[in-house]
Amino acid sequence: MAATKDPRPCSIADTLALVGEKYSLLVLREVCLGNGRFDQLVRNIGAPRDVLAARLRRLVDAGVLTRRPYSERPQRFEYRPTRAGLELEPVLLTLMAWGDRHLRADGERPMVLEHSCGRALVPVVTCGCCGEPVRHEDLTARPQAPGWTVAGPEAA
Amino acid sequence: MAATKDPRPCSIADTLALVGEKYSLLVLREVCLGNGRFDQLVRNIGAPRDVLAARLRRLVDAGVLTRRPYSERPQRFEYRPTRAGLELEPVLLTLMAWGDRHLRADGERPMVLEHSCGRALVPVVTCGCCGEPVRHEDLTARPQAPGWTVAGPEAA
DNA sequence: ACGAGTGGGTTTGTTTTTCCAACTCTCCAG
DNA sequence: CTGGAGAGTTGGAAAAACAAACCCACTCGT
Repeated sequence: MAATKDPRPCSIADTLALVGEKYSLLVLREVCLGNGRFDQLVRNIGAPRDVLAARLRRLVDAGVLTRRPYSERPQRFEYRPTRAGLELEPVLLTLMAWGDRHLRADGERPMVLEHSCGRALVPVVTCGCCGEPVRHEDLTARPQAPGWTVAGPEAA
Repeated sequence: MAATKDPRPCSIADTLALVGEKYSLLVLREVCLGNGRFDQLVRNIGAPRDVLAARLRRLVDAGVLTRRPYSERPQRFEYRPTRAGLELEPVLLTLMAWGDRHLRADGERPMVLEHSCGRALVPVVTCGCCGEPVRHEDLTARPQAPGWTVAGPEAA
């Protein structure tokens, strides 16, 4: 009886519903860099102030950011990532790596992340279990939701 | 002389400008699963047909997808990821992992990816150089663009 | 004491997008 | 020759995004 017109249940979709709106991940980039003040965010991201205010509210509500005063009198606030927010950093790293690889054949990267090992970070997604780099052809999708196959909703 | 009101130059922003619009990454999810037909995409993603058509055009133009006939007479097309498109899979994996962890305390995941090693995939982002898992505190940002520091545009 | 400046937003009015349903066009099958 | 698929396109209403101006509390220079 499940409405057959619902889209595929999926954590990618659910995550994007929270942080996939325009600017949200850029906000996360800035707060991860330590730039949590409103005017800094406006300048560094280039978002309209009202849209940014809406995003910040949403991200705070979602538990990805916190809003804390860094000065009483005058009251001034700063946004910082929560634990959950920091755990979105892998998403930022993989996005950045893709852009560096595919959008800049010239190799002129706007930012380099230096890892504690001393080299420029090249993020590699590996299997937490066997440690091997994950390749597309090594993955098999197993839908768990009733009524769904890889291809789509089960034929009636 | 660079206009001081431009946002931070950044590969995350550039990548999101290509694939960050609503539904784009879900399209990529479906084509990576092998579901490349228009009506399948509409059903599995839940996107309006016109918006989906616009996204597909953009992704094909960007070189992330290809549109190829899978039948002449009647002409029918299918979208598939290019090499570049497949290389966005790490973004999907990290998004999915975050959603599974933070949006479902109940542990009921809508989909499990089985790795060739035989276990359910838990993606871990590691340093391609030293192989260690990447933690936030192990990273140092080094902006390369002239006029930009981590905090923002250089004070005049 | 006064005016200017800063930080963190909100308001207002206009442009873009999104959304949804309906429609088109080509072919195939009964 | 009627009835579907499949792959979109079209038209109009509703929702977001955008830009600029505005607001408020406070501080600083004079």
